[in-house]
Amino acid sequence: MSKPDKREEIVRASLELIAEQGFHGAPMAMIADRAGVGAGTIYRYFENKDVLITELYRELEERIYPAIQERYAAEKPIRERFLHLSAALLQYFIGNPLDFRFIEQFHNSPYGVACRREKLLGEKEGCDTFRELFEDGITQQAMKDLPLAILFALAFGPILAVARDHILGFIVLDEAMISRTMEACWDGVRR
Amino acid sequence: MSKPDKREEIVRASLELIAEQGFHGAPMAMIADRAGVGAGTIYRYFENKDVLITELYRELEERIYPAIQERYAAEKPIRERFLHLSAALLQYFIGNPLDFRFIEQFHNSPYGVACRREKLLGEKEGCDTFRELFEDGITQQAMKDLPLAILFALAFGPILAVARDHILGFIVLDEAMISRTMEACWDGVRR
DNA sequence: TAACAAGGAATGAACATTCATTCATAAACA
DNA sequence: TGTTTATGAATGAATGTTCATTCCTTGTTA
Repeated sequence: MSKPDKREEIVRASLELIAEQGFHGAPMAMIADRAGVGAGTIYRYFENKDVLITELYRELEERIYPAIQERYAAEKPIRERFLHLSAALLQYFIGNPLDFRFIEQFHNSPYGVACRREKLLGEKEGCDTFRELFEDGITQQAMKDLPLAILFALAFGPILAVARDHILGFIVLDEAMISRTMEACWDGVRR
Repeated sequence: MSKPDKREEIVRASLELIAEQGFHGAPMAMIADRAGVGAGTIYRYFENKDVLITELYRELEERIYPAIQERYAAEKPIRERFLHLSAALLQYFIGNPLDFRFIEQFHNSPYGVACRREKLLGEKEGCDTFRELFEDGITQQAMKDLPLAILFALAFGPILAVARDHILGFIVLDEAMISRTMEACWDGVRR
């Protein structure tokens, strides 16, 4: 196994274990086992468990941003842009349940809160496509004139909730249902 | 301190610590300390930590159900009932941030997933007021004809998201903003 | 004083992290 | 080219820490 291969294996194993079992069902020894490396090897690539987890989150973000922006046209009407982005995000989560489960865990942990705080304080770059969309939406009077954080909540709240229910097997979302659900979200944010 | 007093203190201390620090920032010894009892005493009242946590969740549910049903009139129009219930829930969370933080932690843990599964499979009683409201809403064609789980997501997703943001200090929700936010949720579920 | 409740030190399991050692590969040399 | 030496990545047993739980001692109550 080549050098970058090992790092990749460690990241993959961490994602799997944490997504499936939570942070506490993923001891370093188990991660090492599943990655097919020695326990100490992880520490050649990551200073400690916190760094490993934070890094994993960073990598997931970088996979998601391009995925949802594919075929996105910033010059289309607000409604169309909203439906495109939000459906793409939901599709991504459904197609990558491990990513989703990990991100959820992360957001609900002290890591995630700190991370969110940094983003809101503007100390950190995020995915600005949604922010731009909402700002445009308000300016063009296509969306309700509510604080950005509330528009985010109206849009992402339901997306995360249905993604979770689908992945846990509580509901089945086909293409049509996703579309109807995102239309309903649009009704929530639109003026 | 009388017998039931001690139990209460243990529950209160657990709620505080878990809400503030998460499950892993709340070791039994620390709970005992904050409750002003010996570590062993906890085990006189709760078989183990899992039982303590599950019991705490049960007690919170029992506090919340009556709180949101106060002054609720099942004979009013769907829209009014929806706005009443959802605003009451959000108000409760904002007024009881520890309860909210604990419940969030709980839902995002293996406990919570198991609990949710039981409820959906109907093996467990929950708060049926929302369910009835949504069923009425669909029947009366006041709400979109979507699966119940999706209506739940459209309503609760944003509520939980804004409650979290408020409690973490990312936004400030006054009475008027709560009302506007719940109106937006209603736009999401209404036909 | 008998029976029960409370306390908290002791226990052992689980865990993250370290570090002395191994081993494959690459550089140096003859 | 064949042999020796150096390098540093990889390993996993050992370490120290944290924690839930137990259990013996002490206090309280009836």
